[in-house]
Amino acid sequence: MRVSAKADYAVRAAAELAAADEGPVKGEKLADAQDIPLQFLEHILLELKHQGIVRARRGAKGGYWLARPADEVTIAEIVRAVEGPIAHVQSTPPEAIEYRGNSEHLQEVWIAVRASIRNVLENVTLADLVADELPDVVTDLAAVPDSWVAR
Amino acid sequence: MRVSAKADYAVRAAAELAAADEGPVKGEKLADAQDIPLQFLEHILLELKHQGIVRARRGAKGGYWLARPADEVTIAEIVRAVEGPIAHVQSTPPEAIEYRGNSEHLQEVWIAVRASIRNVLENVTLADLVADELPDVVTDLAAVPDSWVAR
DNA sequence: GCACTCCCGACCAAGCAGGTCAGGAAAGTC
DNA sequence: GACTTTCCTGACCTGCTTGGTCGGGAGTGC
Repeated sequence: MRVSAKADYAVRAAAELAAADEGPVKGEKLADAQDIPLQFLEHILLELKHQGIVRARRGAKGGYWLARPADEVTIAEIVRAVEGPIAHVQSTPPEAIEYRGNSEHLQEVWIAVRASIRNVLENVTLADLVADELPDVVTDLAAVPDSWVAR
Repeated sequence: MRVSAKADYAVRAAAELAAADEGPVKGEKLADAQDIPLQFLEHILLELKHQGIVRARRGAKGGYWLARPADEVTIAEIVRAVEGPIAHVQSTPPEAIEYRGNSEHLQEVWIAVRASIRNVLENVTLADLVADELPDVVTDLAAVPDSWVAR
């Protein structure tokens, strides 16, 4: 139940792309802006490219840009692109597991966990993120002081 | 963003303990009931014991039992006992990360993710689980058909 | 004393995390 | 055509995690 550095980096780099006005942005600029190791970031951007989230051009004046408008790219997509499916249990999707005996209803719990994560990540777009116009589901949760305490 | 086999096993074993009427339950019985490799399960139960969630006695008539009533043990506790803190980012708690530039508000998103997971896992007790009396937050989410589709 | 059951450290194979390195291949500039 | 720039890609690396297994030790009950 953790978020990898890769996923965090991927979203941060994508946010920079979403905020870029015109034309391709160099990998180095993204790395500098978000303090990410350049060569590691290049691998991440390559994955995002393979998943059709960003596009790239080489050479002078080359760089990366979003394949779609920033308000059509959700955080969930980016996380999936680099981390794979969200909230799998034992590397299989929760709806595919058979629980028996007294743990029969554990399946519904894992399903609910996945759904609640999706409720957040699928409703935040890169445009929301850079404009600081996060959806209510996020601001409501973040407004509760208890959400900020470690446990 | 995945649930480990260990966490899944731990909750399933704990559910069996919650359902056991009286006296200690042998590790072997738990392993059989939930189809968990016995020796692996023993390590998991040991961790649960160290975290004060279960108790154990050795020898004939020995076994494991819950340290507290089943309605006072949440799934969140069990997951934390074997997996550590929920929804850390880059191995640090989201409230401790400093985001700059265009990813400034990513922190609130990760905080919201953590809060929404907690909303589920901290509100389901072992008693709820074995009695099939899951709280509304779970049943509401599990009632949406879309929650069950892979993505 | 003996069977039973938990306790616990050592080990293991595979994979992932979080990178680094070295070179190749397109694109633009002169 | 040469040269620079920038992305593309595979190989490699260290250390840790996952999901276990093995073997023996130590309480407990009869």
